[in-house]
Amino acid sequence: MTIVDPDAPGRRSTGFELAILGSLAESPMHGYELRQRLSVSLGSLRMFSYGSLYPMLRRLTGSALIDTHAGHEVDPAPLTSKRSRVVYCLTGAGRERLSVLLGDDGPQAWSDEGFEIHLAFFHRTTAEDRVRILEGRRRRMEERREALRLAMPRAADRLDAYTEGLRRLGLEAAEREVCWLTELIETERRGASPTTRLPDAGPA
Amino acid sequence: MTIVDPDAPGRRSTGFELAILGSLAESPMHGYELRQRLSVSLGSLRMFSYGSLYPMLRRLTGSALIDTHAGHEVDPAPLTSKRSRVVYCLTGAGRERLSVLLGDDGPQAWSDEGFEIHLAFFHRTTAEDRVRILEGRRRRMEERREALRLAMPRAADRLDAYTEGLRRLGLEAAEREVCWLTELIETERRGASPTTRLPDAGPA
DNA sequence: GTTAGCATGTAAGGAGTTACATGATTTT
DNA sequence: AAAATCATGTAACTCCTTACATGCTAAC
Repeated sequence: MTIVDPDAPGRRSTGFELAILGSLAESPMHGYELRQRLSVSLGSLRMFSYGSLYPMLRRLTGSALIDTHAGHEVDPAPLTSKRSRVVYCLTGAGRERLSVLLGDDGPQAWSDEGFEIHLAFFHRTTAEDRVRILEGRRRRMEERREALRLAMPRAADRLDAYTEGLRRLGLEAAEREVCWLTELIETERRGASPTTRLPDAGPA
Repeated sequence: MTIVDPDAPGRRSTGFELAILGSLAESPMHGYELRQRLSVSLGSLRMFSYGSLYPMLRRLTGSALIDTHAGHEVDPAPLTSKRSRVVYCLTGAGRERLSVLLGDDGPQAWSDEGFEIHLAFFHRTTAEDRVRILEGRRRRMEERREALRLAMPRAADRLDAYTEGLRRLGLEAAEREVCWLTELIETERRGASPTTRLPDAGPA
């Protein structure tokens, strides 16, 4: 008597898969390097440990989404040793999977972390996909904003200046992000140019 | 051959324990109600499922930090039924544990979620504890701010206006929070009055 | 009298971490 | 040649969620 719902994906996507496939799409890499790149491109948030990474690489290899080859052409360094530098690269199936993940909006793409990962690989997406994901994220942020606006005055006490301050910070952050997203969506819709810039890129 | 380091706490605190003990300090409650309250007081972030809550209540009962009693005096509703409404309340040991957790700064209290939980029960702390925790959070936020300021210009391309925008939002949020924390700390230090208000509570 | 919501739980497992184990290469 | 860092991996454990199971109580 299996419990798992047939609809439910066996694996809750957390963007980790997207991050790996997206990185490997830029260029083949070995695990160690992959992790270092991710820790940069996924800025601060979400550090994946090796204990997470290597099993994931195995799983992806098992699904034939990535391929492990001995590292010819990629690295001129001596790698004719017994053990070292397993270089992974995307397979055709991996590329397909990546484009599905890139275009796949859904709750996971709107979450704080998932959205950041999606954004990091936006340059590989179509304008339509970008607009769809940006709109989804905006909806999510609008909900958060409304929830914070309506947040209870907390049972007749003004003792909670502490919580109130945090609420205000969160509210302002949500408002700012909604504005930013709206600008991005507008820009994306006007000039469908894939290389869009923020409007206020002043002398800064 | 156990691997666990003797120093390491058996259980990584996630603030969940603090949230439960803190809530029960306000008044005894049964599990269902507790969860509803938490979903409000921990505003939006962090929803704990029942599958998490009840085992935790058992653990806390096992540690004698909370006590399960049959619900006299608390609830005039008919509860002389076979099964229903297990009311939990803090024991003496639980109160002690709570005050330890409240004053306990450390990485867990500076994280986004942990800090929010701590803040929600700040009215139960001393001014010194508050200052200590606020300073810890500020340090954490200053680090985040600096990391975002120095974030790489991304390998000679301005393709990533997307990521750049998000970076700017994060940076601004960190700056704002540092300012807010600084004000809070100042206020806390001047008038040691437990009821501190934000300075700019204008006509909004 | 049956649906909806209150209330309490358990089993299975997903997602990730830390600590451990090992070996290769580069630096000092 | 010792120390640091690169590189790959595994085992055990934490912490939480989902889905399941059960029963009581109020509303329609």
